[in-house]
Amino acid sequence: MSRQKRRFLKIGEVAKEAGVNVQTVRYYERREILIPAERMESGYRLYTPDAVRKLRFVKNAQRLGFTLSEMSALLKLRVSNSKCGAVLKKAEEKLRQVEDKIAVLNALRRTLERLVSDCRCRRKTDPCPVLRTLDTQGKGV
Amino acid sequence: MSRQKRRFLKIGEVAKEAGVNVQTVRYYERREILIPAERMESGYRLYTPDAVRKLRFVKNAQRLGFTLSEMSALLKLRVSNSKCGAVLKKAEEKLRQVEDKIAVLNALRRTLERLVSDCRCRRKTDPCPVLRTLDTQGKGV
DNA sequence: CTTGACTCTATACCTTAGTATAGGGTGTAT
DNA sequence: ATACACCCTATACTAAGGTATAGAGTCAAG
Repeated sequence: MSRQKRRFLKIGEVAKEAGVNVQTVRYYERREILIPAERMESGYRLYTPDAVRKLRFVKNAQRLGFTLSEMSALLKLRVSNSKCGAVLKKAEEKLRQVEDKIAVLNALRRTLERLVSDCRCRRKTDPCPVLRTLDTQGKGV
Repeated sequence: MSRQKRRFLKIGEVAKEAGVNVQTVRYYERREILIPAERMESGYRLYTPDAVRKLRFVKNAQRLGFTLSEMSALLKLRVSNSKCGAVLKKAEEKLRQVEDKIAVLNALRRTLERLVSDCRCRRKTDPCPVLRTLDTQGKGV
């Protein structure tokens, strides 16, 4: 490889760095989530190093239950040369969603903490409270 | 309907209350996530009101990125008459996952907050910082 | 005792988010 | 100049989480 335009990465390099596989990167291109900065004459995709960070971002967001569509919706605002106002609105909406998710997770965390400590303190003969709760409850979540 | 054993709900009632559809409830039964308390002689499923809360729990957990398999794994510990220790371990593991998710979401929230306020304060001629960031960044998330 | 809304099982289909494979072209170190 | 790892497109397949449909039985109000 020695020296092409060394600011660019080929698809395999990007994929490896981000810990995803090559087909996934191409799939994201179809989904309009990650478009290569350039192509070589041969058609090889070329990416800036930012692509790696973006891939990691996508993976993080997915683990939290965001879909690819949600991500591409946000990202596509850019090409539709929309006013900043529309973008701001989207960002605020997303912020509210994030806050909701945090609230639900905090409730879940408290439930789990309570369960764990109940479980530790109970008398040997009682039924496991974790199981009892999971089996019948879920409201606390 | 007047009066059967009125502590039970039929599948349609459970589904409606929980805001899911009837096939989904049956699907969860196949996945061993929600087993009806009884069956009528005709085969009709009968559920206690807890079923509704459990369904809502499942839907909440899904929105946060938990899978049905994770839920049924926890739930199934009960039938394998395992010791409480194993259950406790699972609960603690789940708790750590939840804490991780919260941390990531908090980072995302801070990023979004910063973006929104940058967007509000910028001079009219600057490019929208939300878009710039989304396009190139993601690390902060 | 009929009728209409509901239930049953079984099977087929759908979407999302990938992963795999076939058949062929490319780039570069040696 | 050639080998070999890499890239291309296109298409097919997978798994999870449902949703829809067909064909038949059931419940209960009128």
